[in-house]
Amino acid sequence: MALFPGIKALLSFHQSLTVLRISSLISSHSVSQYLLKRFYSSSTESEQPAAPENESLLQNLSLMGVDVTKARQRQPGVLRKVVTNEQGVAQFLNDKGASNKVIAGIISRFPRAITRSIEHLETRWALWKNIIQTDAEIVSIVDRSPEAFFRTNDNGNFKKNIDFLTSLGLSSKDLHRLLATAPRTFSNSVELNKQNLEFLEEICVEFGGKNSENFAKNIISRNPYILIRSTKRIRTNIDFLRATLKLSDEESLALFQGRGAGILDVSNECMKKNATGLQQRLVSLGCKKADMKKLIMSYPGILFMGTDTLNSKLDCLLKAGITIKQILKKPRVLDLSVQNITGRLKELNNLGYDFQSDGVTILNISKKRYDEKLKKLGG
DNA sequence: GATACCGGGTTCTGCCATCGCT
DNA sequence: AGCGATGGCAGAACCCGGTATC
Repeated sequence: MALFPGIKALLSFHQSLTVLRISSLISSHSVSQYLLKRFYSSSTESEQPAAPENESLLQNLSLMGVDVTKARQRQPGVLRKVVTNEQGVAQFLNDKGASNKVIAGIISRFPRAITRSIEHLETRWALWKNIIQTDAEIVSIVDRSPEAFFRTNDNGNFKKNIDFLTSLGLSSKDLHRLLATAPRTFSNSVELNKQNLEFLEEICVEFGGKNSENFAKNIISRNPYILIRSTKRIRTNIDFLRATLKLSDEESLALFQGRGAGILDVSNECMKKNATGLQQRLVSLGCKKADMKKLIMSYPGILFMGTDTLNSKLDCLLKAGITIKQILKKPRVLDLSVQNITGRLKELNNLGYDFQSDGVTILNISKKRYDEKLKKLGG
């Protein structure tokens, strides 16, 4: 145990049990059940108290830098377990390049990680490696989301998910993006993923679409979060958008599998709040309902934006003499952060840039292109 | 060569409720 | 009763550059 050399003595009890478990082919579960029963043999079945926390485990975790309070809050049962594998898990992650701090953070946030066996971890890591090539990237994902990696013990299900998603015609690049950004997708039961996919295909059929497989694939590929959202949430958003924008079937199909795919998983209240805020502001600026529809169809991401952020951006632009008509025509000027809009408006104003004659697209070109452009303008 | 259009990259967990099992 | 497994929820932008088009 090179990882935490100062705590060897504390580990002897755990290690001996680990050895017992491995060498005698007794499952950790049966070992702990046996020990618990022996420990409480004096108390009657009916008034058996909750098992006390495992003191040596607590000390062990503390020495590893684990936030025990947090761990207790998350999964109290783990701290009561007699047999755990914190050293094995730590060593495993350390071998993969995780720092002690990262490991402590992982266990603090998802204590059940220490109940996983090395065999399980090796298999799971190999499965992840099918999709993500470097250990370093996997470590960074596990660090970001310990739960996604450790929540289930079912490697078979993970494998089924890979097969399932591949069978949809998703590319290895798509799979990488799914696992890197929405790793929970692979912890979903494959049945749930199948149901979610069927739901997307049914939406397509409902709106008269012909190629429902492609429709679903497009959505997943454009919105990696889609499979970890409830169908209820997506359904509510679809109904809301159709009703609010009075979308035809054809428009619905185009929007949902196109630019609008990214906003289908926005939380329902958020979508409503943002849409309402947008509508109110547009009305106050003298816009018509058709303007709002056109705006959302060409730039659905605007519904991702909180009302305060949206209004701040509009305020900046309008104050600089840009008209709402110009913004509706080039909505992606709203892509910029408020800070970036403010900065560019100031610089351009100093140079006497005229947005009426010269247009507004200069605002949302990339920083590199903008700097080049500014140089040419004499800035 | 400059601009317009557009898609893509990044990102999103941490908590709670429920269920079935033991 | 307590546990592990699983499903569901809230919250909410910004930036870059390839390529078509003028």
